[in-house]
This record gives sequence, structure tokens and C-alpha cells, in this order.
Amino acid sequence: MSFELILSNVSKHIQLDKDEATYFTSLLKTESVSRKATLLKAGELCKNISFVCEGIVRAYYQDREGKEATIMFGVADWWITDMNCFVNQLPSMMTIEAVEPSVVMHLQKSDLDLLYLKVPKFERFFRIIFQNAYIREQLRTIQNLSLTAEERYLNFNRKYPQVARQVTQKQIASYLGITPEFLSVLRKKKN
Amino acid sequence: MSFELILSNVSKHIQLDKDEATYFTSLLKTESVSRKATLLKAGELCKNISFVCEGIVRAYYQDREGKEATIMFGVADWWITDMNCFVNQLPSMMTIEAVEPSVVMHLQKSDLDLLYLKVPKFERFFRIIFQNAYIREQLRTIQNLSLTAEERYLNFNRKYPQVARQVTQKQIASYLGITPEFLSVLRKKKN
DNA sequence: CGTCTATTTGAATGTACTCAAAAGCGGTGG
DNA sequence: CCACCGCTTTTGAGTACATTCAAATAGACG
Repeated sequence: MSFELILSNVSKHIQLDKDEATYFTSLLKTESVSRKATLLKAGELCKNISFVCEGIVRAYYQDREGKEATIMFGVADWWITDMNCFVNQLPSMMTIEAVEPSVVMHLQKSDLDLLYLKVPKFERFFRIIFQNAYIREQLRTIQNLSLTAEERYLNFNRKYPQVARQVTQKQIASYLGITPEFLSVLRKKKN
Repeated sequence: MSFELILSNVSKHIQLDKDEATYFTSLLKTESVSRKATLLKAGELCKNISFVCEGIVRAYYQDREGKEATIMFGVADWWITDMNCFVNQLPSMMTIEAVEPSVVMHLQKSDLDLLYLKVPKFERFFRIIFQNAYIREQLRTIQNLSLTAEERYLNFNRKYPQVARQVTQKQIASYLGITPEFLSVLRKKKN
């Protein structure tokens, strides 16, 4: 598997010399997953933060009644993990599964901690990654609080048009926090 | 104003020597705000990330119809800003106002950028701060998607009991994404 | 090609909102 | 320190948005 994409992702925020790049990529474990296979199951220890090289994955939370809430979709060039359980090394609350055949690279918590020590620039890199993740999540909270389901659906299509095409309506509904039946009604109305 | 609290906050994640601490505190601007005064108004350029020393502040978004959505409450020992507009130096979407008389310390974007260069440990510090902020926001999203208003209200009281006592129900309602009238109904039912 | 799941449709229901008006409470000025 | 004014909270009736359940249809994967 090529490290081209992940190195280009890193180079958006920090510059690595050759040794640093070699060290960084030596910590990565590549995994190919088929459709519906899971990267992480709820209840398992969340060992990795993962980078999506190809395909698309989905992180979701399932409540006691079995209802799914999609936390995020991860397309190529995105980082994904159950951050809470990764950082605190707890059993995962989320399941992360491949929506279509995908290739991901994993970075273990213990290796990331080493990386921070050996190449402190990565503190900066992940500072920026987490800063952006926080911003996105905060904007989502504002939308959840102040918009109707229909407005959120239209915004989702505008913001993530490629994701909207690749995932099922059921999955979009669970991202928006509505039922698939109601999403179907919304789609008939406007579009 | 004393730098005791903010230095203790920083020392939770990184160790500063005396010169570093002096340099850091030299960048801070202390402000005392009375009840209902604003630290940041929607539309103004968001210049600062702010640390709450005393009191309690509230960040909220107001939509076109005037409906408020409370993004977060900031109590003593918390960092608060409109992260999106701070990072990208845009006009703020949020207003941040004091719920009661408060003391805050401001760190300008340009000074923070300098701080990252001069004392790179602060990359680590804010990496951890933003990581935790992201985790909290993600947990909130899960709750918004999978819980009823009543469950979210009970969780809010369990998680932030001191905030729940200091702010109005109207403000709590706008944090939960419900109307004050409906919150009143919920309170009568159970408690 | 068959099976399994996603999507659509509709009826009945529930959760939360809007509007309006009364009651309560707290901050501010006198 | 008290009283008033304005905002918060309560209460209720009517309404709207979204859910649940069920069944039919469509579509996708092996």
C-alpha cells in the first residue's frame, strides 16, 4: 500500500524530513476491509486512530433499543476514531464499519504517544486536526439545535454531496437524527 | 489579577519553566465583565481565545428569527471562543456574554501563533484542550441524536450540576434545543 | 434468479412548538 | 431596604413536526 495520500495529508500542516516520514509510516498498519466489515466494534478496546485511504467508512452509536445514530462518515483523506475511547483507552461506544470496500491505515495509541515524543511536530499536526474536528462538530450542534430536519437534510447534501451519493438514505437519516420513513417523505416533498 | 488559576490549568498538561510562564502570562489581557456584558458580539471579528477565571459566561448563536441556541457555558477554569471564527479570523457567528459578573483572560490569535513558535509545548497543550473539546462535542451530538428532551435535561443536570444552578431555565432550554415552555412542562412531570 | 434489505406509502400517535395570558421572582432605583 | 418593573416561569389550548407500525414496492448483492 502506498503512503502517498497520508503523507500528503500530513504535509498540509507540517513538513517532514525523510527520516521523520520513514519513522511515521513505519508505525502505520494497513488494513483492507470489505463492505460491511468492521474496523472497530462497540465494546472492543479502541486501540487505533485510523486514516481512510480509499472507500468510505461510517461510525455509529447504537442505543439499547437498537436505534443507530451515525456520528460521522469517513471518506478518503479523513481521520476517524472513537476519540473518547481512543484517548482514554476505553471500550468503544461506537462501531466503525466500511460502507463500501475500503483501505485504512491504523496508528496505535502507544505508537502515537511515541510519535509525539520523537517528532513533536505531530503535536502541531493533531492540534490542527482536532481543532478542525471540534469546529465541525460545533457547527453540527448549532444545526441540530436550530434547524428543522428538512433544512439539515438540504445542508447535508450541499456540504457532503459525494457522501450523499455513496451511502443509503437509512444511513443519512441516522446522521440527521430522523427515521428513514420521514426522510422519504421529505425527499418526495421538495426534490 | 492573579495568574494562579490559568497557570494551574496549563500545568495539567505541560510543565513550564519560569521564563516560559512569564512569557505566556505577558500575552494575556485580563477583562472584568459585569452581568449581561458581552465578551464577543456576533459579527465582530473574533480576535481572542478566552480563559474564564471567575464567574460564568455563555456562548450562543442567534438565528434570523431571533431564536437562541446556546453552544456552551464557560465556568471558571474553562477556555472559550468561537473556534471557527477565531481560527479563520472571521466575523463571529456567536455572541459570548457574562451570565454573572466574571473575570476572563484573553489570548489574541497573533499572540497564540507566536506562542506556538516560541514555546512549542503549547502545541501539545492546545492539542489536548481541543481533543477534549472535540470529545465533549461528539458526545453531545450522540445525545442530541439519540435521546429525548427529557433524557437530555436529566443528563445535563447530572453532568453540570453547578451550571444548572447558576443559569436560567431559558438558557438551559436553549442549550438543550427546546423551548422554555416545554422545559417547564418536563420539570413539573418528574422532579 | 432469488433473497434480503432499502425505500415508499399511509394511518394513527406522540413529542415538542406556538401563542397567549397569568403568576412569580429578582435586580435596580428611589 | 422596599417597591416596582421587567423578565422568567408556569399553565393551557390548539397545532405542527416527526415517529411508529404495517404493508407494498423497488432495488441490490451474491
